[in-house]
Amino acid sequence: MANPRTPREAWIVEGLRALAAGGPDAVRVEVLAQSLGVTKGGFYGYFRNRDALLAEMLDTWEHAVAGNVIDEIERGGGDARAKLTRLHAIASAPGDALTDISTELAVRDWARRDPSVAERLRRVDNRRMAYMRTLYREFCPDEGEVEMRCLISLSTRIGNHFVAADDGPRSREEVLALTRAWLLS
Amino acid sequence: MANPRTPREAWIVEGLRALAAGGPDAVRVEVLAQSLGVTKGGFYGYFRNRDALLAEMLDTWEHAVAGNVIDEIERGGGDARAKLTRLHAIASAPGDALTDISTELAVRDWARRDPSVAERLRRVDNRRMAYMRTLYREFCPDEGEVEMRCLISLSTRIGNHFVAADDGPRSREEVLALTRAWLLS
DNA sequence: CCCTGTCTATACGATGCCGTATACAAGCAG
DNA sequence: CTGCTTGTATACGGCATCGTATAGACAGGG
Repeated sequence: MANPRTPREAWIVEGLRALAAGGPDAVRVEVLAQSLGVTKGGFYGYFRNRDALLAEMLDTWEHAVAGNVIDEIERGGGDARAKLTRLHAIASAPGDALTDISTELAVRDWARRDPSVAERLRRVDNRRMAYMRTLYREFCPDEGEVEMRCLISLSTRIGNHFVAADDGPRSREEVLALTRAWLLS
Repeated sequence: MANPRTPREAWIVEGLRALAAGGPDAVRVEVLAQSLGVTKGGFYGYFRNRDALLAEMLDTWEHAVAGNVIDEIERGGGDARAKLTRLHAIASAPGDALTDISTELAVRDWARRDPSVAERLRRVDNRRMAYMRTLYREFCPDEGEVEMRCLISLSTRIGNHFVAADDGPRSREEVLALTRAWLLS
């Protein structure tokens, strides 16, 4: 059959969607099947078991977020500040099931509990941090401050979604804009 | 029976421990019972069902983190910078099952998916943000920068635990110290 | 037009968990 | 000691899900 009715990738994407929506425990074979409009009949032709799907989901996610972002930003050219601006813009834009921030947050929480997930996340974060380091270094002479800005960049990207406070005197978006501006000063 | 063998509170504490370790889906009545060395026999004398336990866990958590921290810091006296220093110190110290950062992170992730949890977290965060605002205002004239520092304080507290990157040129603790120092400048 | 490989539907036993029912045990009051 | 209250153990039915087995459906090659 040349046209698989429910290709392997469909299970992975649906799995990542479920992961983003409800965490790893929400990734249930029979639930995914229902979401895809089929039964689980074909699932075990693609994957040995549920854990195999989880592993492939992580592979797919890691691969998707590893290369794309940095390449895309470098392709745009400009100086370090321009690239960081684009980085921040991409960071707050919604993506597909693979690159969505919601998926990333689910992976991060998962990583707190599963060492093998943490290992994958570590590779992703190391790559991002290394790239940000090169950018901040271009206009920030102090090594310590470079590290600080990298950590703040990543932390605010994550923390923003985990902080439930109502907006204070200024809107959240306004405060984030101020922060991004400060990071470039 | 004056001495309940497994008091109501034991179920709640064990539930919060399970929450911190594995998220809300890991809070299973029969698993908690096993951890407590009993069967679930007595559980349903205290709680109508599993959801009732989850609700009381959140009540307990909210109550525990709401009042204690601010009172404790105010009791110590000193100027705004001294209080913020203590706040940062408390934030990075390990706590019991109720006030541990791990529990807080689990609640935050849970809040992304459950509006009633988000509502509770919102109250906690609003209180913290309001308190931090008053402290930062004492030495930071610009309102926008006050908001920025509040958000960065909370974000780094949270983000630090969700970022898996290896230490770069400087250790994580060193970078956090630099950040805390900058927040007070 | 049929054959064959691939995907799918369905049925099944096993497991883990929920919530209820009921009987047992242990301390306290009379 | 007897009886009451309260926590516990155990058994049960129900449900969701896992992973397996097996038969049907459908498209492309002969």
